[in-house]
Amino acid sequence: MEFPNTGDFLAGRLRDKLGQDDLEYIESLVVERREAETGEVLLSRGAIADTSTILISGYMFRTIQSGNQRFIVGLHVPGDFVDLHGFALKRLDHNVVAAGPVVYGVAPHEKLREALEERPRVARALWFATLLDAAIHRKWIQMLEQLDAPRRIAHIYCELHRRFELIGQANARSLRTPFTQIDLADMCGVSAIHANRAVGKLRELGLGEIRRGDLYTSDWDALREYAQFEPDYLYGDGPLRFDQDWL
Amino acid sequence: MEFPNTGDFLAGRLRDKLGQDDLEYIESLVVERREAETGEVLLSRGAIADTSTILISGYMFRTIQSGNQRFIVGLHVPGDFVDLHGFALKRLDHNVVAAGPVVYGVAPHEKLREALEERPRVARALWFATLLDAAIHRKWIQMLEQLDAPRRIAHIYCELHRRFELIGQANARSLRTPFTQIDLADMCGVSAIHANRAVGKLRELGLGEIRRGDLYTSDWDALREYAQFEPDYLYGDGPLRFDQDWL
DNA sequence: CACGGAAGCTAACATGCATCAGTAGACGGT
DNA sequence: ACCGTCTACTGATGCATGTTAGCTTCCGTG
Repeated sequence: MEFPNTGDFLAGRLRDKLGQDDLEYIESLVVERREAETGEVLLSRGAIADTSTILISGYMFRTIQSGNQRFIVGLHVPGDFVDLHGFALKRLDHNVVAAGPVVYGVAPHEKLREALEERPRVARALWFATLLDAAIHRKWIQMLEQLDAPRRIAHIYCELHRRFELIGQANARSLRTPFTQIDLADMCGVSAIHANRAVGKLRELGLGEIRRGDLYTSDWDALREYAQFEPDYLYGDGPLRFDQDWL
Repeated sequence: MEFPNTGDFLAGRLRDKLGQDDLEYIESLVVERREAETGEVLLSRGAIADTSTILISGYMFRTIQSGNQRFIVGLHVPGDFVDLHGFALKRLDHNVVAAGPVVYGVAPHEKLREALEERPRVARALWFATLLDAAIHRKWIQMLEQLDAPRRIAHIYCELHRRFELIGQANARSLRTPFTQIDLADMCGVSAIHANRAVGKLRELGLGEIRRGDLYTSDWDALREYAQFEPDYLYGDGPLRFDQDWL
């Protein structure tokens, strides 16, 4: 993957909604490309940043630390801005951590400020990205309220699969992740042992096989039905009101 | 309470951060005041709105319906904009429902559009409001992952108490709500029967007495400690970067 | 090749929570 | 005054999940 200005890694979820010039403009905000390893804390709770981060490849966790326990409250896939809120809020309320090896881009707030001023369509796209995060958060809340552990795990993989579809990176029979069962447990709010039981149950039901984070399945539809996965909350069908020319 | 342009009900969480002129400007966006009764659905999932709603008095739930089960994924108190996201997203991904009798204001999207164009400080304030919602969502995710039912209920009341403090409406020894135990159950992701037992446990521990939704306590600190409540995620100490003049 | 650490896995027991069944009180409508 | 409905509450039972303890498999590294 070349860098910068390749046009094929940035603004993942927004690609369909923005013109080529806007996409290139967003890419130009990224002044530096960096890499990080598993577990590396990219943004700390309480820190005050003067840059924002866009994920280029790999996964990131949003985590909240409480005592010596870690809670995963969100996931990010390539193309996501992971800390736009750090731009408008003085400090972050949570950490952002590399889940496996990652490549990411760094955009100075100074340039973002300029973008918001001069590119209303870009400004709207960035606002939309934060609203999409909120919609995903709400779905996680419902998922935690409604589903048992095996269904939570299935739902998380279904969501990721759909998000990869939306950026054209989905695979028909598998989904590769670097997640350990401990990671899955921390996303689902269950113990690691119970996460193991849940993974076993999915295997036993013939819905999917999870090995070292990688999910292999022959039937995504069955998995989606089991997890009661309804993808509308990801707004894959053109949620932006650009067509109405607001603002 | 007079209306409109009283200056004392709108933009609850933002009052300290905006100048008098901006506050009055925000109030002027509200062209109509309405009332609704318990359970009334103000905004439906899938609907396309051309107005946004600001809560003036009472409580509102954000709910997601799944089958014939209702899940509460968020709460709103007076001063909150409850559907700014409906402005940027084509359709809503959830319902907004009156929890008890409410009074609310209606702001046409057309006027909001104008506000975003001409008042960058107001635009930032509105963006901030949606980011604050997201931070609260994240805390709920953690709460559901970490706490048992009695602590979840305690946490919810602590959060509401703090949010009322931030708009100058907190009471030292009680918190009045119209919530039924069924409502509490739907917020916590437990059965109504278990919510009842959780309420009983708080009483038994001497931390608080919940009667018809109203919480009476003599010791908020003890309740906060029990719920592991840390209010920093509500950004009560001036999270906006207005002082840095960004944008 | 040996070793150690991390991840995956299993069993046994304890607790949280769901479910089913039922009672009691508050309230509105007739 | 009566009735039905909604909310609060209780007990009994079973499933979901936590906890503790150990074991195995994989993999990087000396």
